[in-house]
Amino acid sequence: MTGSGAPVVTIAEIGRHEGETVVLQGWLYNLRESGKLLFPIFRDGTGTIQGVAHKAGVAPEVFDALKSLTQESSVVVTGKVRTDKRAQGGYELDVEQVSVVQRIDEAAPYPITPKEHGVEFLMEHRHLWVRSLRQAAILRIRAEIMRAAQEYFDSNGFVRTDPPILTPAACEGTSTLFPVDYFGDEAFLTQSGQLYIEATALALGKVYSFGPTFRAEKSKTRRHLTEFWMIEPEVAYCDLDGLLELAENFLAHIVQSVVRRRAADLETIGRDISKLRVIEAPFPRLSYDRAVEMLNQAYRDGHLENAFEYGNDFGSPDETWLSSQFDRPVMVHRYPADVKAFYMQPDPDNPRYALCVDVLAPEGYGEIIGGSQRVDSYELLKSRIEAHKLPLEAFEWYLDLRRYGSVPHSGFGMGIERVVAWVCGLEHVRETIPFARTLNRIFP
RNA sequence: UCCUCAGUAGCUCAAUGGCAGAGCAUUCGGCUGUUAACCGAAGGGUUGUAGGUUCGAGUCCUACCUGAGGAGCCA
Repeated sequence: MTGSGAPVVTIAEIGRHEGETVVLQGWLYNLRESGKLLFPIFRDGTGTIQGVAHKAGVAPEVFDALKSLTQESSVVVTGKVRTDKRAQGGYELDVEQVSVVQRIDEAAPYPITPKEHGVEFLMEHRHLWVRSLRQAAILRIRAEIMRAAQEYFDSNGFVRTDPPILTPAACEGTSTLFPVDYFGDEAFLTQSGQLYIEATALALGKVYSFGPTFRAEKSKTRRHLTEFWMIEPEVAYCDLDGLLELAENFLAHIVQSVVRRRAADLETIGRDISKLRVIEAPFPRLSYDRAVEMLNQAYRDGHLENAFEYGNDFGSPDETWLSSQFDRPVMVHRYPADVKAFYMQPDPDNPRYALCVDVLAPEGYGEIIGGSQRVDSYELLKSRIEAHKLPLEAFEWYLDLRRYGSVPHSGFGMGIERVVAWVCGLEHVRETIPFARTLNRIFP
């Protein structure tokens, strides 16, 4: 793309080329001018750098080309790297040559200006919004979270086994699935791979799945997407205690990887890194009963509007308040079995409780992980399926896992977008995924 | 599904029931260190849609559409 012989470099690594003439391939982020002095800011996907061009210091055609550049026009720039205290990244580029790849016509300027915009406008232009520094930083952090999550499992003896996305029936219920036509039969988009990876866990020992999941719930909140990514480990011969240890070590590894490898992006989005540095195992553990006591006390103290009724699952305000009481994720375990899924193992000490855990992120971010030890008894699982009025035929293969070499096993699911929202300190999960699918949006 | 709020220039927002406005963006002019640069000028409107009340509606009423926040449900 150059022909000049100067090396093509990225802005992220431009500090290694101080004093050299280099080539950048990117876009014009903004242009300021002051008389015969131009300050074009370039971005290339790895960062931004301010260019400088004096009218007297560059060829007239270079000056004119720069001066007429419009926002987001694509350009290949040749210039000399120089440290400058006045520049934001610490470096500036003295522009020598510029090759305009595509100049955006001012009659139809780039829609997203450096000024503020509303949510609807930005989501309608999400395909362009991702170019903004903040959104790009979030997407890099998301990628690091996904990478670190896989790294943790891959380096701890887990085998990735991906469950199907098209499924023949509901995993847990019937109300929240997207139906699709499967050659004349009704099929559904998966809402969890759990049942399938229970099968692969009994084949391979420690497994995980990672992929998109779908919920047709008409949820309109900052925590919900209809399509989101979930990573789910499942471990044979693992009980609830083992699962809790796995969850806290896993989460701590992810957060510390982001702190270590994406510090610049965290700074770009203004995240308080000190809140992330403390995320180390062990995490506080809280029984459902103890959590209820805390909620009741919070209600008496006026921190919650509604009294909590023992035996219910926690509502959003309850989770928000509980999680805000801790500086690291809190693991709430042993909920009443009645409010939890049919496949959860009852607590041998008190069968009214399920051996399950919800991990609530701090700072009010709510549930990011839900998991449990699974029922391993054939008879109990069968009676549970019947009690929940689920079609037994559809679960015969699942019951086979308890007919043939059943063992205690446990697993959890972690919603990637909620973790990204928490790690980045975002108001809404729609910014945590390149193209969010929400109740009212399936565009672009 | 329910509750609350919003919809005015490309964008972000003003406008007591009485002439439709500003900033940014765009165009033109000025400025040799700007930091969402600044200064001056110009162009830019079916006030979400359909009815209604009124001498007069962006403003009040009804319905609908679209979006946002929350509840429920969940990761």
